[in-house]
Amino acid sequence: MSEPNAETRILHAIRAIPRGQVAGYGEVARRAGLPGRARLVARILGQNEDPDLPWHRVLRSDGRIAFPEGSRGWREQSQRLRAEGVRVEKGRVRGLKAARDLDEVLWGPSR
DNA sequence: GAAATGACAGACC
DNA sequence: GGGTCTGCCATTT
Repeated sequence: MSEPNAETRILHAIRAIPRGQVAGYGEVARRAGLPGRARLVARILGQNEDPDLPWHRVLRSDGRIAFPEGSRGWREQSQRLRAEGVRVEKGRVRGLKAARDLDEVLWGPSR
């Protein structure tokens, strides 16, 4: 019981994202202690069934939604982000860079 | 057991 | 800003 499973840690990292904030897959994976497992994060999100999981706050490193533009998930995610005050333009999300800056302040400079 | 697939990331042009 | 290529990891066929 040294440490929880990777899936648990990833889910925890995602749930730790503050409202109105966004994070990239690699970012989440790194925070979960699994650098390079961005793909694992994506798989977890695709298999997750937790309605309380802020999956819509997870974006690609480019700051773009991981879904194809016009897709159901794409629309839902963009709408949810907008509802949280996140600026979304054609699948492009503004604030990821700024969020990164705040990241070190909010989550802790220990990195 | 190898090849293909996927809600990815970083480097390069 | 945008397109291409490679690397990585886990699951599925």
